[in-house]
Amino acid sequence: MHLVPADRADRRTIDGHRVCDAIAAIGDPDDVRTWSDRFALLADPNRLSLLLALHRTGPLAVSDLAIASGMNDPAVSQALRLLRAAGVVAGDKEGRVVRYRVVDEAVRGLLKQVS
Amino acid sequence: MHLVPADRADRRTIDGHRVCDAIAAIGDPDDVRTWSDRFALLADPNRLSLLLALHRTGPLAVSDLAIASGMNDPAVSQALRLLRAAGVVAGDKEGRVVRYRVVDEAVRGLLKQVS
DNA sequence: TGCATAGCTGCGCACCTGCGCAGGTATGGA
DNA sequence: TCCATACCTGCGCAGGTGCGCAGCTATGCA
Repeated sequence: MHLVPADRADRRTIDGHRVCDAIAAIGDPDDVRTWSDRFALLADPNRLSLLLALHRTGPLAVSDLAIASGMNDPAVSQALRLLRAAGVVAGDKEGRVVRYRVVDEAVRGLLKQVS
Repeated sequence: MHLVPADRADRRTIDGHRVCDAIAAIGDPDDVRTWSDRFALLADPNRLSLLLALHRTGPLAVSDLAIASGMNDPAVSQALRLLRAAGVVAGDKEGRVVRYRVVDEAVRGLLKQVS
């Protein structure tokens, strides 16, 4: 197994065989990026609050999210826009009210781990 | 249940009863912060690569992590310093070599979810 | 029709973060 | 003792991020 790319094959290793294992463990950089992006969405206290509220109490309107989280509505709106663009939440419009819910299964799995 | 703080009790709600549920769902702000900080540590592709390598192949030296991840060693060192300060990893010094490993149980749980 | 409200958007500022570079410290072999 | 090496640290820059403010659109009620 020679997984070490040519541009760094000349560097000295400590445990040579384990380096290849580590490269295999890291896996596809695109997958790593996908997951780090996911984690980044949960890395803001306000966004995490919104997601926890949606995940644990079901669909909620923007105004109610603002009151519950203590944010003002532009901030909530912008956070939801980001989450919606990432495919994490979706909004159902009913008249003037838009109720959001969590639709991403991977993110739901992460939210379940938050005690 | 009147969980709405006084400073935002006058705002109009859409689904009044669900707001209290949402506040309860969000829970303690300090806990939310703790979790968002955890997620932030996994939100960088390089740090996540290091953690995946450590989690899936066991203890690794700094140099080997640098080769496996494609980072140069100051970057690895700084990332590990951050992770160590957060109590996520710990280093075992053996002569000139320091082998790091993941010691935070919550983070290990998150890493297991990364397919 | 007029108005209040739910939600969205653009802009700008303050703040943070990752990383490369240069250099420092400590360990072990010649 | 001298040197190579494994790792660490300070500094500075480029880039990104969150959010408040002001203002816009759209819906529903009187």
